[in-house]
Amino acid sequence: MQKELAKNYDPKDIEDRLYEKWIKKGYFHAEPDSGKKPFTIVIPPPNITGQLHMGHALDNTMQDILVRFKRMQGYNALWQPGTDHASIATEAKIVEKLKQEGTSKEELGREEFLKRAWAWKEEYGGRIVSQLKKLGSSCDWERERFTMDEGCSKAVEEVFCKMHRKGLIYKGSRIINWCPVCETSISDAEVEYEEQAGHFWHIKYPVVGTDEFLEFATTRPETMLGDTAVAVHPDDERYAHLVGKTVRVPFVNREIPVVADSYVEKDFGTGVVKITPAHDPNDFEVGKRHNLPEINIMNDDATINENGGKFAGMDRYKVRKQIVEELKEMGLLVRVEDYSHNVGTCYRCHTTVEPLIKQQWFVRMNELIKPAVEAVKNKEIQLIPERMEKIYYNWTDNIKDWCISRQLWWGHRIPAYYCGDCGEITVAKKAEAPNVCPKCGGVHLKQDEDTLDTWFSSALWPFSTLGWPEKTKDLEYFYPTSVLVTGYDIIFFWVIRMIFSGYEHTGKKPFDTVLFHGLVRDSLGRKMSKSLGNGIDPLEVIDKYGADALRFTLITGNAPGNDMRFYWERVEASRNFANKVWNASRFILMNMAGMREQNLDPAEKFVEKDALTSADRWILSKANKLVSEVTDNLEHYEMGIAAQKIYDFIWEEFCDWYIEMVKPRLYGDNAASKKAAMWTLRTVLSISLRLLHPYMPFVTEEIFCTLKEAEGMIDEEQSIMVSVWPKYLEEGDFAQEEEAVERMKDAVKAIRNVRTQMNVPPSRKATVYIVSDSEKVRDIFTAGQVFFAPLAYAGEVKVQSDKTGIADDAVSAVIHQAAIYIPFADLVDIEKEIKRLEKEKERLSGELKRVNGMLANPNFVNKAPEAKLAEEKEKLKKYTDMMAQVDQQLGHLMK
RNA sequence: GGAAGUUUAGCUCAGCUGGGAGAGCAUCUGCCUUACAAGCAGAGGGUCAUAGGUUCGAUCCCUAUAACUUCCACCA
Repeated sequence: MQKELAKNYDPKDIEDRLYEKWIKKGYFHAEPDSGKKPFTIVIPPPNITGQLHMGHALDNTMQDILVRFKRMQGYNALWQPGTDHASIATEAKIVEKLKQEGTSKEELGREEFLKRAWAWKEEYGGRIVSQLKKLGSSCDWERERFTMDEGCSKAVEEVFCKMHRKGLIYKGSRIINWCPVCETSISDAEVEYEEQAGHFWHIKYPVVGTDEFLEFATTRPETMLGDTAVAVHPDDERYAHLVGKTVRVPFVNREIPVVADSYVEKDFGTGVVKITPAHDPNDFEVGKRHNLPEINIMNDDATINENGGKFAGMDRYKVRKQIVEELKEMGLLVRVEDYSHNVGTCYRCHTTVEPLIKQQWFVRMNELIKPAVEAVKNKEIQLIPERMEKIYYNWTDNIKDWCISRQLWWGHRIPAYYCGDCGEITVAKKAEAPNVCPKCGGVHLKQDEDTLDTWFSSALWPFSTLGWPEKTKDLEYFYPTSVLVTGYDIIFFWVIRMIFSGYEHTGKKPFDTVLFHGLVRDSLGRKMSKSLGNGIDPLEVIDKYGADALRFTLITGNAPGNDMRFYWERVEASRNFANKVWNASRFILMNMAGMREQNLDPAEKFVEKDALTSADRWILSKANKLVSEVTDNLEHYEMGIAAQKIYDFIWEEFCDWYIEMVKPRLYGDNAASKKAAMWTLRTVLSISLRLLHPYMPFVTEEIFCTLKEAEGMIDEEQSIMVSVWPKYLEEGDFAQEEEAVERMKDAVKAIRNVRTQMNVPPSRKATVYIVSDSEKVRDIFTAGQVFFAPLAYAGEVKVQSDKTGIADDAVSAVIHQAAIYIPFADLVDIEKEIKRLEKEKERLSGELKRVNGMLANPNFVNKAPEAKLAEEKEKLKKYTDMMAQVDQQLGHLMK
């Protein structure tokens, strides 16, 4: 029995079933195969703590489109999936959970904590994966990886040890960003600046041995507890006599020197800066230059430590308040000013970070970054859109060493061992971890407590997932990868670090192209966020409208790299499109009944070409062009443009025009003509489905398989996923037929327009006269009568070379090289008709004015390309001709 | 302070290398025409932010200005 399709497309019946089938058939799986060209994408690994959000949906839809397209093109396409351990985010979640349970990570101990973390990973790591599957992502799940699995861990160890050996990783005491809530250091990239309303406290310190004071301003008065100098500019005459003297810091009662340093700007504030080397990056530098002591006044939780004297143990903000109070009483507070300034916060918890001096591990960047800059400069790696290059260089030009150690437990533990006897640090892989100190032979060795920045392992992702550091076949075949698809928001965290890591460790670039997309915002243009509660769950969209509709929505109407807004209306429009495709297919299937024995396939081998009508050739030619354009667009990553073209072709050309043109033949009894029409319908549908498949994998697969079945070509292996991408055929271009049908379409539109304006109901058929002195034009209309008549609501179509037999007051319309007359004068409102014709005349004279203007301009005639000139001359002829027709008609009516 | 992006129909946005302004939604009119009312047919609606410049010709290229958005830096 032939399968019937339901009247409306319902994704719910279909999506899970098809996805399961694809998995079962192994269509997503790729193995190295020297007979095929590889195409590789590595997924930006989502966090195991994460839930699928719109950003993921967009990112993964783009990747899936590219992978499916390339797979159909015959590439050996690998989409390498996996997840990220997301050290800081995951650890925070577990800590929070422990707190709810009334315990803490300290109470649990490292080992037990890690057990809990792995359990968490098992529980939630799978969640995001199953959500990606809902979207239709054709990842090779057999290769799923995790940034902390054995292979990735090996890669991390290898890289750390190698870079340490080369001096590219070092341990040092430097000023770093400290998050007092996460209680870990974070890198510069992980600090987000937020505008905050604060104050400028103007304070003065007494100069020792004089009755003078030095006044300065600060936004963080509590840091005065760690002040070890006051600085002025060397050329500042106001303070020259004080340089070398000392001032006294209240509370801690410390005498600190007045130093001269050109870092101070004379014209800003009072020209005096308090120097706190342990709590400010700039002051740190000044401190180094003047050999100032570094006094750390803060504990890890941002309470003041014993160096803060009586403030020890108090929170930083309480201290701030109290210090201000007491300074006021002491008469040392000059004034308070409102001041709005940017404050660095932790990108995870948004707590204000404290700059602190700590022993940390760093990656030395200045040499490492060079090949990464070169690669983009000489286009070895292409960034799309190109403007991202500037953002890229902005970072690389101001690169600072990368702080990679984190005071966390969840992550790659730093492979460094400390000798308890002599303090020697040994860096070694786990398997080669020393039992005795190589320097002093001591046996009291202890591994570094810290773990590595999450991004340290993600930086290796394009090659660690393919087996590096082993020299695997996968690595040899699939690496470098082809495209990286990601949001511009992680260019610094991830993209740059992958590029320099690729060059440093594999000697090759990690990918050829980076395709950036923007953010998906809400309908008011705001970022979707948990705190605003304005996020839209992609799964809810899929549940309501289907994955295909969501995918199509995310990909259309948006230029590369630009942000987009999410509208339910757009999802609905996409769903309607899926339904349109569904119904067109249903129509074709219904008419195929009883034609099973006829060999309609394969598409390219239709032998009875003579049976094809101009309409058939017109749509075939259009489809052929579409294939060429869409392929070209996709190869240039112009997915939105390609999608729009497919949409327009299917809806307008195929459904609204071709299917309507073909109906009379399907219902008629000319078997050959019917077969040609069926063949064309079937062929164009097949091409359309395949072009659309990367965007809408589910609905296209369902139809494709039903179609095959209807044709009696039931095959277990049948799937649109593994069908071939349509190819442009030179012999498939039918320029003449295209022109002919476009001319008839113009005529139909003109007639419909006239009829609507005169309120003629469709049920009233009229005789339509086509008058043209061109034999070619007459032939076109004669040949096309079968479909022309019903589309134009014509009872009869008469094609002739003059106006014989046409009433003078017949209503007319004009197209290129022909006039159309409809003699239903008795229905016509003459006044209206004159108005309509006058409007038409106005339009034509506008066109004529433009063309004449151009042709009368000697500069244009002399300088414009010949083709353009010929084009304009042709238009002049056309419009003049049409104008004459309209004038003639007006003349009749005015009588 | 530095840089980038945006500004096109009532709304949201396309418009790829300069050569007669497009889509979806919304609005108006008429249609349950045997694939689809999640549909069909028609219509209205835009000095393409502003001012200059280059060009035979500019929504597109150049310069300046304005508004909005974002990224980077961070003067205590």
